[in-house]
Amino acid sequence: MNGIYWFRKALRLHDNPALSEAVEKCETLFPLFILDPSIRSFVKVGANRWRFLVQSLQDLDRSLREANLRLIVIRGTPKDLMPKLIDKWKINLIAYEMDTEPFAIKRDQEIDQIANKLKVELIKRVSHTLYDPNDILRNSASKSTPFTYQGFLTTLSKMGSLSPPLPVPDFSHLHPIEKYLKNEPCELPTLEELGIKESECGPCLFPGGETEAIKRMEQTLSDHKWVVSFAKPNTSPNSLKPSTTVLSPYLKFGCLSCRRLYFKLKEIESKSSKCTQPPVSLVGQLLWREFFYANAALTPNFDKMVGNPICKQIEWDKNDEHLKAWKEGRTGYPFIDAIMIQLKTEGWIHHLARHAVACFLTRGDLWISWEDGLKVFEEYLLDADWSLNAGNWLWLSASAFFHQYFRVYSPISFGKKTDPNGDFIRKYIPVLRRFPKEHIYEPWKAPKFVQQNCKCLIGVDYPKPIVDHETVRKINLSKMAKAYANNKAESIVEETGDVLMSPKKKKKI
DNA sequence: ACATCGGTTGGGGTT
DNA sequence: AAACCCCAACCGATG
Repeated sequence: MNGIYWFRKALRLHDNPALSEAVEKCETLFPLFILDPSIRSFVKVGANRWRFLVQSLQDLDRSLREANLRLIVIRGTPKDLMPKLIDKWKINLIAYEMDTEPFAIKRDQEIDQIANKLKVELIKRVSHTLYDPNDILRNSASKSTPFTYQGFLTTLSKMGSLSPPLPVPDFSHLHPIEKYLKNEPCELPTLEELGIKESECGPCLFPGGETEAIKRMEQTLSDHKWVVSFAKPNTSPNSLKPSTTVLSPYLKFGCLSCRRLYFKLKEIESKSSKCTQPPVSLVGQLLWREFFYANAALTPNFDKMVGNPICKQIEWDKNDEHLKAWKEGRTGYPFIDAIMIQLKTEGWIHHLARHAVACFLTRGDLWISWEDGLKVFEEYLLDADWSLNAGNWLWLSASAFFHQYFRVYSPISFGKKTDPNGDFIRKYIPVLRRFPKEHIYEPWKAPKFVQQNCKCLIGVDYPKPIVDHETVRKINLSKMAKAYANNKAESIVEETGDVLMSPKKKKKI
């Protein structure tokens, strides 16, 4: 049998069920990656993430070559290419990992149709997440995906245990494929080909690839005490070295199997008499990922406000200047700006740092739509994962999942708890580095002579705050209360089909 | 006696 | 000081 394993995510050989099954069934296997130019119309990918992808493909190719295979990278759209490749390589099997993102579902449906028409067997397996979202739906008591983490855990507890991760398959029986690849341009992409200049990329702190992923996992989890006492809320959003694992980019591209990580964590936990628990533990972090994936897969228009049934409808402002200032780290709030500069240059920021800047952009300060923030994260984050990105923006903007909108992060005091000296700010905004710690979070309040001594005049060398936090916070809280009231009224009209309400419901409003 | 329902209540929610 | 919503647990009414 001649098969294609189609790499999209799951850029790995370990614990890749669809790949393993294809290897077992085939005599000849073509490891394929399709570089689809139309991807740019779905998602904006910044230089750092392109680099991560290129590195991941290089690593995959290296590993495949050790097994006398190679990665075949072909340019074009899947639906145009597949029929030609099926014919050229005499393919009778296509295997790939299931993907729940809307654009991927559409893409894969087209391939499935082609395969069915040409009598090509399909192998499709869930391995980007621990659970199949549809299984979660089936096991949920409420007939919908659980909207709370605790409810989600309850559903999982009814679902039986996971099977352990698979090893790298044995490729030794496969025939060589080089002879099929004559006159076929199928080399790995370079940054130049993708239109990226090396100078656009920041320092490469997190190189892509399966090898690097496993190495990072082993290193990060080698301190078992740290693993079993991990509590997310106690980690620091503004430490100079990441206070969490930074495995997220590897999970996003599937360089690391979430199941392999899960079992590794469980193994470490089993050796300890007491360990932290979900939601704050490391296993808990993986389950947050599952939580958002399930909700994203089962909610229409999950990455939008309009047409999204779980999303509060809120009249956000359009303000391109403020949005640009936020994106470029020029809000005048050093804590916010430092985080945004770290995001742009390095491609990773701590989860709580994401909270702070997301709250600032939306309900906290700027009152700009979370959809605009989502796009910026999508561009800059190495770990930008459609479901998780949208889920977290819904959460932070208090549009879904989270509703205590009166809890607003202070762009001044939040960072002080874990970095009273402001070293994080000094690192990412060098122009502020001379300010004493008393002024570094609010440099505009420093007397003129202090600013002069620090060689940084606020309003000249570093911007004044674009909004006054205390003022806009109060205004936004009342806007939020109004928006919530409107949404409640809307939902009652929907339920009853009438504007007349029962007295009891009326009283509640 | 039992199951099912509609509605209320209170505890809790990754800072 | 409380604000928000979700949901499990509880309650009484009903068949």
